[in-house]
Amino acid sequence: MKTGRSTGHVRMVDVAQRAGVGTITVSRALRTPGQVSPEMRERVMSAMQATGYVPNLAAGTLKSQRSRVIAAIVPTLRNTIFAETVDGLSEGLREHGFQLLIANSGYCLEAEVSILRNLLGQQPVAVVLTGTAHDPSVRAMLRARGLPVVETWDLSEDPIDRAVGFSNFDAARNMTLALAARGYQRIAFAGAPPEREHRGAQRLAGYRQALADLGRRPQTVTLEDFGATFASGERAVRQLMARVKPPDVVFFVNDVAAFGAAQACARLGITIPSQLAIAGFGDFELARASNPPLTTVRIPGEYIGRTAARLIVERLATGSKATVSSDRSVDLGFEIVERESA
Amino acid sequence: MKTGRSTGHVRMVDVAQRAGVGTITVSRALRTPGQVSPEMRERVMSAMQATGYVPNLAAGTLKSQRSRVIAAIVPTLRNTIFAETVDGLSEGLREHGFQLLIANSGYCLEAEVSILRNLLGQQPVAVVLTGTAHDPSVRAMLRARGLPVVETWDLSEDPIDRAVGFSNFDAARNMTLALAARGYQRIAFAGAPPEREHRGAQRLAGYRQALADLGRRPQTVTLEDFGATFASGERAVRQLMARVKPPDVVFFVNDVAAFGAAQACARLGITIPSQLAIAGFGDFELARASNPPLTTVRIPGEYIGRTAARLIVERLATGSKATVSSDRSVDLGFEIVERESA
DNA sequence: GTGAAAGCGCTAACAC
DNA sequence: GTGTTAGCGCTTTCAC
Repeated sequence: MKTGRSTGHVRMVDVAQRAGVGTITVSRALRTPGQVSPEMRERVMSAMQATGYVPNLAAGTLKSQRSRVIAAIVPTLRNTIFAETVDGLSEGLREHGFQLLIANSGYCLEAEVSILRNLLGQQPVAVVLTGTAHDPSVRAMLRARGLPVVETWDLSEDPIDRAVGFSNFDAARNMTLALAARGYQRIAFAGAPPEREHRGAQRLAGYRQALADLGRRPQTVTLEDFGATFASGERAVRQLMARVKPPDVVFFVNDVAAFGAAQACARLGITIPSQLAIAGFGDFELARASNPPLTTVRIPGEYIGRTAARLIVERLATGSKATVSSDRSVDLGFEIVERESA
Repeated sequence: MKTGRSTGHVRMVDVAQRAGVGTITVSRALRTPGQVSPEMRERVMSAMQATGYVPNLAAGTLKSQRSRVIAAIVPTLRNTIFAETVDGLSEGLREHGFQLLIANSGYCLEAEVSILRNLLGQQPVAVVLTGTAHDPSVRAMLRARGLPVVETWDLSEDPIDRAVGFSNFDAARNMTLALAARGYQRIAFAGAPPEREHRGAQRLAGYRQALADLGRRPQTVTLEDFGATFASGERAVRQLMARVKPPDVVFFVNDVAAFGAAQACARLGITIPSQLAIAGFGDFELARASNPPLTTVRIPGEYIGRTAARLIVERLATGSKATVSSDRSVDLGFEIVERESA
């Protein structure tokens, strides 16, 4: 079926010749079918079918200076934390014919810079980032381009363009206060060191603030390589329970670790919540499946992705610039979910 | 810093002028630095720095007919099943300067066709698919292009190009025989209907074969909307235990459902493995975290991704065509992991 | 509603 | 080791 001479591929000219029309008609039949008469469209379509034509988007992007690609950077694809958000984003964009270009930064802000530069080379029409903490050059590059940008999973006083998320600080503070209200005396927090992970750091700060409000002393475990893994939760539990005055509840920076901690407790013969209560963060499916089900903070992960998609699609459709400050950071909120684990 | 006239972006010419060289020198400084003298390279680099130049990959791709993009289609990003594979792939490719373009098909073979067409438009230099069951047009499109293609998570007698995975049939058959060897009499299988999911169907077939070898009657639950979710596992357990002759062990088509089943058993007061034993498939972190830990089939998820990356990088480096048939399908094997749940 | 010509920004091919 | 020229395949612009 190949008729192309130069590169061996079917080109738009080949389809046009076969249909007996100009290339522009083929182009329009694909992109703006309304501008082409039904019979023409029919001829073009069958010519495309017969030749197995696949448009070269690189050429279209080059000429029009507008791709259908949206670039997204997430810290990791390894666990489910950002999966819902990516999924919501992917769905919301696909519905409008956009293709997601995903890269993972491994929670490394320096890596994010070079990854972004690489992604920008693909001429995306918008960029989605995770979090609001970025290297200064990220902001500079994106602002210079004037692309729609959505930062997710956090709020910001001064987003690069738009932000969609919730207050990690408030969420952690509220959970801590809720635990205190439930009567827990020694409330511990487990996570990574604050410099390692920005959102985790904000949660830690929220926890500290709550304890300060209550006039209590914080009690934290920060493991250098703490991550969203079951093993992290188990190690944290072991450390805490070995202390002279172990806590009566541990607030984990994420559900995965909290779940790992709960399973470890079951194995160690520690009863939840009577001997040690556990709270998590995220309200992943794991939280409900845990025995006992985990008290946690519900985050609208998929909704964040869907909203990011909506903001982008709107911006691209209207071509509108950033709106007033109050609208630039969209707070989707959170919810304290009290279950049996705490 | 913008000096571009036509589109408002910094172009290679702008960098070249600033550095006082020709555009080709800038191009070479970026792509083949060895061909440019150190002093020239230095001047070019600082000009790029000063202007904030980001190469337009669409132009390069168009001219050279070779991008640095590799397209991958996975069924879902929602759970961790394919996360390790994607991660291994992503790592293995990034090391060689390739960018992964990921799309999800939602386990739908028809959707895969249009998604692939879309992805091919981005001019990827290779394609990674999940599974070996595809719409005929997928094979046709990819063969016509002559791109390196790797099908993952399964083996194939006749892959489109290369396949990297393991025998889902053998894995399920071996696990079933292992359960029989452990003394279980009524071995049930839980999954989706065979027409819904190809790899699951092969596992079901392997299970059936094993029971046929043993001269026993199979006992299956196939839920229409069975998926890699905790809820699917719970529903399967409820259905099975309501039967007149409930099984003494259930082999789940994946660890996520098996785990959900185990948690449901704990809630329902069903003791594992004495009242009901449970086996899974995948050996995800969940399997180890479960109480009791799950007997399962270990799949080298990340290694599949790494191997796929290696095959692609090699193919692209050497430009070699498909090798002899025996090498086209790489069997990474599996391992029956016997833990306390069965 | 349809077509012809021009050119997006880069790199391959060929000079020097 | 560096520059010049041409053109990748599409879409924009302007005619009709």
